[in-house]
Amino acid sequence: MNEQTIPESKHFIRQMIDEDLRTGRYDGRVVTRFPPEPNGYLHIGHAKAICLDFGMALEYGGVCHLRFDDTNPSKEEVEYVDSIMEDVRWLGFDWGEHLYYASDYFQQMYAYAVALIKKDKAYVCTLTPEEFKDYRGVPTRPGKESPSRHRPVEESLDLFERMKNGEFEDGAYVVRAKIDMASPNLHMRDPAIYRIKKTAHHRTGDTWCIYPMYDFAHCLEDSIEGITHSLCTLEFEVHRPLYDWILDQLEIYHPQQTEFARLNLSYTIMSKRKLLELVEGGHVASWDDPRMPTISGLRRRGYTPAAIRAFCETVGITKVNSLTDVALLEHCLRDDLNKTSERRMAVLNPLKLVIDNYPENEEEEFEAVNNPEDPDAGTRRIPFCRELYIERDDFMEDPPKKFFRLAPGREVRLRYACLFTCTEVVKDPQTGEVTEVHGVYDPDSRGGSAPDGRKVRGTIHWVSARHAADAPVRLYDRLFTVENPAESKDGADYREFLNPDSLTVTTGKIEPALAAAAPGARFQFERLGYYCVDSRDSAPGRPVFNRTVPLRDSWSKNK
RNA sequence: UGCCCGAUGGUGUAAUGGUAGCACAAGCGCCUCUGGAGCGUUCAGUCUAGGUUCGAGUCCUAGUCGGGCAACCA
Repeated sequence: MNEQTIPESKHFIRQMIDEDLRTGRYDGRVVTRFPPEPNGYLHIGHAKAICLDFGMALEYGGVCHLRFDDTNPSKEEVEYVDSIMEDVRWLGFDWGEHLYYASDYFQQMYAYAVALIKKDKAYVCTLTPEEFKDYRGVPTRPGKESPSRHRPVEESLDLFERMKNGEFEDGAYVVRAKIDMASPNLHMRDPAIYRIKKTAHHRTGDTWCIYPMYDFAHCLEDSIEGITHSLCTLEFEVHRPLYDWILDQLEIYHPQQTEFARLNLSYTIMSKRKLLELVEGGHVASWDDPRMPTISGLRRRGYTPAAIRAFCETVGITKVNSLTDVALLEHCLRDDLNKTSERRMAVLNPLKLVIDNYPENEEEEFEAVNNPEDPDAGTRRIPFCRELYIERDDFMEDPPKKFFRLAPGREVRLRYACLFTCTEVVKDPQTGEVTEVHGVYDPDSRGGSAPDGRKVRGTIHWVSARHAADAPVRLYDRLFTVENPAESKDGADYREFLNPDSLTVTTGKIEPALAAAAPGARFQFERLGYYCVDSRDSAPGRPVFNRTVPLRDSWSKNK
């Protein structure tokens, strides 16, 4: 595997673990967890968390659990469970035998809730959801105590059991922790910890009709599994006092929750809800549409796990809300692809080139290097004949001074083949559009350079018209036209910023070697960019290409 | 208006009381059978005001600005 060497910074989480190891806080153990809720597909933001959770375990000789936080059956599905496991594996991480489900702990959680009630630290509350909200108060005003707050322990115990037995309808009762209705932290104002939900669960079926709330469940999951460092995103910061309170009341093993800033990427949205809307609204084809920031979308687009890992290490871990430039992601991608992708020639906007002094029925092959960055990648042979296709952009009838490509009277190198001089153009009499470029080649320059040592400034790519195959090529661009679609100043909906040109499809002329390319294979099309064979829409011998990312282009930039 | 968190070039980060560094982006140059890659180089930063200290990006106080929190979601 190609692993890039990113200088690892001693971010605050590494420092914390160093310190815990030094003081023997957890007897030298490092146990982390990645705890997704299976209610959607993983995206690049999750990749940051995955790299951190699994990365810290790997780095410190610990283990990282994959745990599905499946405490809300109305939103969760096995389809998501399967995709999450596939994506984590694809990113290169291994949870070994440590695969867990919060739902496996429902019995224990129930027992812990009973224990809390017995300690008079929780009670069954009768308030309706509306009353509940009203009694909670607002940040600047304390809440009011529920009349149920002083319900005798025995009565709460009885009601809780009957809740479990299905005697009540959804919403009739809720179990609440008994903390402090005047707390400045809303989450400490007697939060709900168990609710009635008569919904079948994707794993436990109809066994339960009560389900624990996140705040109650998560700390218990961590505690049960002996997690040492429970890493989560910043929005859970205000939940930490509750996490600590529950474990303290129950007097059980207590991991440390630590928060870091989630990833935001320019020209991208990261909310699962909005990504779902894009799929359901038909703005993209699916969760794995190559324009999606989902792991499955990036995979289909041609991203490599190594590039994503390098990116996650490069952005770092802090507590600062930030918006990372998508150009950094693309840099990490190109950096990896440059070293690992074999080169091929393809012409996406063809213009016919005729070599007038090359015999009509003759053909030959030239040898081309597969990857100049990797000598082990070897070489291949490319057929050549009198008629070729070149890129329309590589010819100008009336070129500006700094244009180094083909023009009337100009000599260029046909990559790996020979030197060629344009002598004439053929135009469509109607439109005036150039339809053919004619010229002569220098037979002594076979292979690419002239024996007299003369230099040419431009080298262009080509394919043999007689040998080339046609292939659909999908050119992807960013999905949104603005840096931060989720936050427009005038409250506009993010959908208003969808890029109408995020996908254009064309038919390319590809060198013969590409016709047999396997689904998922990645190539650099010389002078154009990185492309991969779509894993869904390609058929044997009939590849469909997705543009992963274009090459950097200093010519088009200074135009 | 309450509580919590944060603030270093355009962007993402490092410096843990002792020379503000790296990467991306942008610009320039060299090199090149990819206007790719590589190499070199330039531009550019500690939110404000006080304080502690021989010395503050770092510690303290106040302010400013930004983010988060009022699902029986996670």
